[in-house]
Amino acid sequence: MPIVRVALPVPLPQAFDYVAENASTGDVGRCVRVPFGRGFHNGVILEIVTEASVESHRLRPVDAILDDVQPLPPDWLEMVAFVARYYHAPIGEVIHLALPPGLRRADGIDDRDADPLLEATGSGREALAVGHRARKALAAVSWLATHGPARRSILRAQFDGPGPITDALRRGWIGPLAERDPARVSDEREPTTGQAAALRAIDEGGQGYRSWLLHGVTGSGKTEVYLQLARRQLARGAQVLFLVPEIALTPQLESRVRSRFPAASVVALHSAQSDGVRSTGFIQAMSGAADIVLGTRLAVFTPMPRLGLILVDEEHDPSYAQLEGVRYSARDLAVWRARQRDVPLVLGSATPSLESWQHALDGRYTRLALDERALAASLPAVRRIDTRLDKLDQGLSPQLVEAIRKRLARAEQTLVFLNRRGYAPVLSCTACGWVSACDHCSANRVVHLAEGRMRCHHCGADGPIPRACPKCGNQDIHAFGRGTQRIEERLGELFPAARILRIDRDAVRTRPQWETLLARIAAGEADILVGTQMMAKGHDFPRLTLVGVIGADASLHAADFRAPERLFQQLMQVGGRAGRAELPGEVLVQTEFPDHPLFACLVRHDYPRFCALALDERRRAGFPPFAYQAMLRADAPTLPEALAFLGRAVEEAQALAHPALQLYDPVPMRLVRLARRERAQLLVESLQRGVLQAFLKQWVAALYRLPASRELRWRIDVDPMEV
DNA sequence: AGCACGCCGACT
DNA sequence: GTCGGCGTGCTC
Repeated sequence: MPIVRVALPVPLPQAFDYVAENASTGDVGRCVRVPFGRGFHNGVILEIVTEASVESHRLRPVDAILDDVQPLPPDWLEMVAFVARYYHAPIGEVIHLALPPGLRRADGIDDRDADPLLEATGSGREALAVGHRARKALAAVSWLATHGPARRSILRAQFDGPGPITDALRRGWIGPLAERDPARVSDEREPTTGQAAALRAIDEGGQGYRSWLLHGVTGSGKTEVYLQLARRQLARGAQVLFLVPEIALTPQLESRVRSRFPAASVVALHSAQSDGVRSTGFIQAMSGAADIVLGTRLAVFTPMPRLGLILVDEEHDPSYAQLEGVRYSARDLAVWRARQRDVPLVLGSATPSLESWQHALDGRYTRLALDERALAASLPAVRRIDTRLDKLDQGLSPQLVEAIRKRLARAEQTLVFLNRRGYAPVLSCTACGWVSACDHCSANRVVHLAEGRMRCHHCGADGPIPRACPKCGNQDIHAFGRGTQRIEERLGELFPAARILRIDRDAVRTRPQWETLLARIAAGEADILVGTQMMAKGHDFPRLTLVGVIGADASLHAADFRAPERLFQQLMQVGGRAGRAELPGEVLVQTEFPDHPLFACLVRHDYPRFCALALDERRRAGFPPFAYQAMLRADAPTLPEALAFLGRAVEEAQALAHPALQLYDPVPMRLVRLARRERAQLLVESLQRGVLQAFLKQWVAALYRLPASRELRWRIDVDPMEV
């Protein structure tokens, strides 16, 4: 009787064996329904084994092998196994993460194209020639005959609903595209010399594995390079995986890809989609029907049999790292996958991560600079405002206020950039010293004057703003510090005639809201924008000529060693919003540390220099990318419980000690208390990845055996992004 | 994670 | 006498 090894969505490190009467090796990768404990679970068959991992009398039979969907391919299972191994996560949890929910349920998802490409048929063309009386169906045929194939959804939108399209389909005037030419492009631009050079280099690199770091400032046309590379792959019948950060998957990029390749099947995968759509996209990619998969970090798990190229846009973006559940970096996995499938990979960014930069220096990646002379002229002038000399008045320096005034006079836009939402970060009593601490977290609740609420930005707890001090009854309570709302208010006082728009997660909750707001800004319906890092990401505002940066100093001396890198990236991105060739831009940074080397590099737009300095610091401090790290994090109702667990973990670790392994003391996390739980962490580090990985494997096995209270939860974070 | 089993307090 | 608290142990 064959035995199948099944991964189940349970937080246990092992897979489970079942007997399956008529299972064969062809069922590897198939979803199965199996009895588990008292109920049932759906899982994935990882392999057929001859010997079970438990005594054979304990094996139970599988309930059903779900064969309405083709099995997941071996390379996909290999990737999932790698993720479980490298990130030390239970295989079942990884599968749970990688499979769309609809597929996990496997309840009758079919792989028909929900939105087929239609073209005018022969009889449709005849009907046109005959000259029937005008009707909408015929208009659609005529449109298709002139413009070439289009998707049903597009046609429906264009010709007043499904009626005319159904009519034309019934008459046989239009039909599904007989022969697909996914590489057919519309409006492909002539590449600039820089783009052409990059394309040539990548072409010459061949079809095998190779990692390219495409380094080009905002507006240098990285997207055009991606699209032309994609076209080459489509032409040879290959699929393209195109990863984008969370926020960047705006309809702009999606529609640009779709309109560039009107005959290609483009599947977009992102978190806002329904289960059904996600599953359909996943299956289309797996069956090979999809030509391009465009998606956020989760899309790295899409099975693609004809994969020919992987693109990672804005590769430095923190949203490629998943911070909850199974911790993984989609960027790093993309590299692994390109190597596994032996296909080229392009990592693009104006401000590459220091990890990638170092890889380029090492020669593991090949850096391609997309520096356009024409663009260099339009880079904004960056100036520092020394706030020790130019004293701040309610957060704004006179110089910045004056610069805004000039922009208003010239009918140009200003962006005031500040990474702090709300009105003020804390409310405090001047008499007794009470502060608006969150009951559930070791953080202060933030004043949101616009909504009249106090809100914790970590756990989301909120309540009304007290009128008097809750502790001593004193009426004299004050909001300290400044957030976007307060800056917005102050700017309103300074410039009563200006139209001010605040853009942060409070003002923009949904994608439609975001789109409307972008449209309003583009239409010039705002004079001053006050925004958080949301504003830093890829949108062009033609009238924006001034960016004022407030509160940057906080990141300069932050405890997190990656803070300066992120600050530089953000400032460079946000600065890229300012100015055009014909309308020069200016960036004003308010700081108490104008002599900081970070700002010196920023003023010269010298990212390579910043990288050199930052990497040198990292090397001397023994930080990544010159060391490999893993973090064991534990949380429990009280800190002593969490620390006690880590204490036991240290004992286990000492038994496995290795000279090349550095074990740090357990420490409370910076934000100790979060949502009524208290947290601590323990860092392990090595200069050799192999040593760290070998240690983690044994350590994690020991940790699973440790007796621990129900209330205690722990997790390993390999290559942690937050230290 | 679920969901059992398993022993000690306040209730029909 | 039982209903039910959540402590610990297992799931192929």
